[in-house]
Amino acid sequence: MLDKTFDPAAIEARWYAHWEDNGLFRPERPDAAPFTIVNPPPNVTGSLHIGHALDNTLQDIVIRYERMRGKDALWVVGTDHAGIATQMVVERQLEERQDKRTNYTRDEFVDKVWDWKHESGGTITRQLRRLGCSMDWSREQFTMDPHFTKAVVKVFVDLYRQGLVYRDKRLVNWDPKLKTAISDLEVETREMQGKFWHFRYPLADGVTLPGGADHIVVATTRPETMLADMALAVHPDDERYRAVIGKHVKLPITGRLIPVVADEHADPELGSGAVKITPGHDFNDFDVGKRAGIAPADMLNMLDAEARVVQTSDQLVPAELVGLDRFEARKRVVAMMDELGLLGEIEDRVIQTPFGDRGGVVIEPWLTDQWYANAGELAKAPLAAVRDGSIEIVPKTWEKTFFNWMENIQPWCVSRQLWWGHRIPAAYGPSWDGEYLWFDFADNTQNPVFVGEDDEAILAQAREYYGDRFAEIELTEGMAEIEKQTVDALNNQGAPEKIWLRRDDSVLDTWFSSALWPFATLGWPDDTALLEKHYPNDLLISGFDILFFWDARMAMQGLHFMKEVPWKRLYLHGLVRAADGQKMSKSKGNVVDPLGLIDQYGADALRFFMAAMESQGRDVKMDERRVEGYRNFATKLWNAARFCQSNDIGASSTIAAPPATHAVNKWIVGEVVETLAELDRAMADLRFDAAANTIYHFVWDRFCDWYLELIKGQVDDETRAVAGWVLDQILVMLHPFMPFVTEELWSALGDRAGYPLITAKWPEPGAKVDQGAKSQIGWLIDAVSRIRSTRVELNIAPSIQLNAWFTANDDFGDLTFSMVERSLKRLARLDKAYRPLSGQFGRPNHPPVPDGAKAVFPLIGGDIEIPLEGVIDIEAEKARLSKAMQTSQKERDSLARRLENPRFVEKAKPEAVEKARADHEHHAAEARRLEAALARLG
RNA sequence: GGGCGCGUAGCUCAGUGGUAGAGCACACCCUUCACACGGGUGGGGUCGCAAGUUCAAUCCUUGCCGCGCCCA
Repeated sequence: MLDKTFDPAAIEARWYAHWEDNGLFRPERPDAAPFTIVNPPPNVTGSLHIGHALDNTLQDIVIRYERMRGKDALWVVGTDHAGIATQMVVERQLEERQDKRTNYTRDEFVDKVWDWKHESGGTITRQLRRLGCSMDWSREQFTMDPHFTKAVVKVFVDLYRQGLVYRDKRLVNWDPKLKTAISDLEVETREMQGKFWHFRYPLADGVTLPGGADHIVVATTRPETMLADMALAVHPDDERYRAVIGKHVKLPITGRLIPVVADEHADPELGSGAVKITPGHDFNDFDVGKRAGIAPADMLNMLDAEARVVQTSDQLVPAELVGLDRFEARKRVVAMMDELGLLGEIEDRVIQTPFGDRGGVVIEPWLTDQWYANAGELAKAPLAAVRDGSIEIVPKTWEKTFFNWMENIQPWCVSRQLWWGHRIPAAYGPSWDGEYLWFDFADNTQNPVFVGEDDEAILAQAREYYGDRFAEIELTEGMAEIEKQTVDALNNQGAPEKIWLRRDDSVLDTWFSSALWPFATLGWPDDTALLEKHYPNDLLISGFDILFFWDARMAMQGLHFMKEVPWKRLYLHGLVRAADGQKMSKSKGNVVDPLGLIDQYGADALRFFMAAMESQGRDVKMDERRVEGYRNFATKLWNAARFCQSNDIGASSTIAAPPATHAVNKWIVGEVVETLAELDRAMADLRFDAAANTIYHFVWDRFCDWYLELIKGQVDDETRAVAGWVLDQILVMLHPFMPFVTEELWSALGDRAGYPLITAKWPEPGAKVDQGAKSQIGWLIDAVSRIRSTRVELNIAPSIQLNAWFTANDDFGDLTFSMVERSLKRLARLDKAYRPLSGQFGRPNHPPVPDGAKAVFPLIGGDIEIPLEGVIDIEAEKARLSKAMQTSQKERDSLARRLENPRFVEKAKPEAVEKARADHEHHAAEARRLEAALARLG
């Protein structure tokens, strides 16, 4: 016997272990059609947050559904090494011990990260289990697994050879805290309160402007960058400055002589119309500088990797400024300009300021050598795939966003100056022209680079370049050997016997590797059996926040390397927000812990909440009360099962619906058929909310509130069989949403030896909706509801049993009167239920309706009449009838007006006119009967 | 500035070219033999505002107001 109360915690751990230990997440189904989902790999050392809970719940619902539908359902699971995030965590740990990364060699540090991975890497995967997620743990993946690394390296090398990955010297988004380049997607622009400083730059050589001024005013939000100014730009058509184009200004503080150049970037409407140009530290200025003929390698740099001022190559930065942090330097530069009398107006201004999304500090555009992927080229195939429907984006509204981004995509900086990650398989050596050997220390892009899958391949490339002249070529870290070799080469006026190649010390962007997730997890490039069956994946479910970061890049790499889309459908869901609609964040302290919710309400309730709230295209606002409501739902089902159990209703023995003769049984079978169809439709459309609501309402409103009530006290063999079957269908249909409680009830209700619910068959009722039974039970429900409603409105105490007379009614059909009588009496609290008329089903021994005051209410085809004598308040009944009558009259009149409008009758669809006529008839008849009843009461 | 989305009952949200629904909350009643994490009944909305299209608009079009997100 089931316990009186449902305790989620007690059953969750037990069932999860049972499923996992018995390999039920991926049963052997070699001949079944595949269905494949890969999970968005969470950060290996992370922990489960509410967004993961939503994302993984949706995936689990789909995978359990497809598994029950007999597919070879594979849910690939794994974690991401998350380069920056993980390295940050380990560095922070070192800091707590007054230690730091650079106290160790690269290999030592990476070992420490692995230690941390082994220590905390299981946290999130354990938490996914608590949520009930049925992934294939037997093939758990990690983006730094050897086979995965192999795939990443192959992709990099292949793209390099195809010219789709290349090195470039240009400005990147540099994070001075993490000391690495990041991609433009990892930059968050925020509005900051800042200032707009106006400076006077003196014209050199006694030149003046037409008005006589001996200087040009420029304004800047980043005054410190003037230390690396290389030009001053004015618009070519700007009359104020036309005369001085080609002349020079003498930059204050450094004394650098810089030209006035004409460039359309300068907006005559903005400020003075003249702008300072710092090509080494501003994206716009970089372009202006290039247009003015400054090569990237010649652009002045005034900051080091931590954004402290360094001496520029022309040695003009005053010594007192060197070494200052960029923000201190800003203050100093402004003060110096003030002292020089060259500081003008200072405006307050809101400044769009770039921040690193990980490090949280202001990003510096910085001139470095980095690796870039030609995203524009790689984006072509995904664009075509979405356009021609090979990839379906759900909801469709995201297509535009996808197109917009993909069509305007910029080169993707894929190198990161980190130690934790996939190291870029490249090495640099000195140039060799057959006679001289030299290494360009200033511009590494000038040195030959060798790229290969492994050291051997890299060395082979090098050997091809250097020829037979050198006895040995060897790879090294750092610059020491390179420097020594260069000095030796100079001293020897030729070349040494041995060539040193310096390994690239960057790693690849984490997303570069996770982009391979849909196929590298399946064994690419080696193992092809799984790959052939499960690629393309059927579906990807991800938050829209990683559409560009991850989804789009999977599409690029998948199409490029597999020549097929990574998944047929891409489902994007929103964010889970706090109850007040704010984004959850640790700093705001409004984070809801999904595990806390599981502890409190059970995993099933949390899952159901997630599904029910997931309507396409909207964020999910956290509402704990709703989670509680779904916990109550689980309890309701539990108690319904207890009721069944106590009536010897148990596991069904057939997939198909048992034969039924009673209307109530025929009816509930039909309800199952309809519910199933609705549920399947919702799942096909990925309408998780509709699917959840469908099963919810069937269980509560149909099965519990009506079916179980109707069969109470009348449970015969047929009913037992039907009820047991219906309950089983409920457990199956609900299982994807609430796996724990359903599995528990499934096993509690009968001996299911070797046939757990998780791998049970999806319903196949093999039955149709019985329209007769449907209208009979519909009539019954209507009758009971009306009597109940009347009782309350007439203030009849629940303890009072009434007598009621039912007039003849075609819709009774073959609904047996004994069923009606018993059910009606029980549910409407009637002492006697009579059918006084001598119609086909009338019973001669039933008395006629007594004379005198009675409550009357119309039902389809006939009335229910309840004598009032002694039981009710006549005035209350008059009020009730009057109200009902007015409602009917209002409906009747409204429909009449519509029907009197000739244009409606002429132009509206015939069905609409027909329906209006029928509704009008119905309401008119009802109004007539209510009017008559009211008249009888006096 | 460009793009997308939202504004429906007190709250959280569905929905449809033919005058609106759910859950929770609220009110009243009920120790009815599965369930008070329950049962029954009910109140509550000019579907953001305005104009247009239509026989008919909460649903389509346009504008406006308010809110959110993304991109520049």
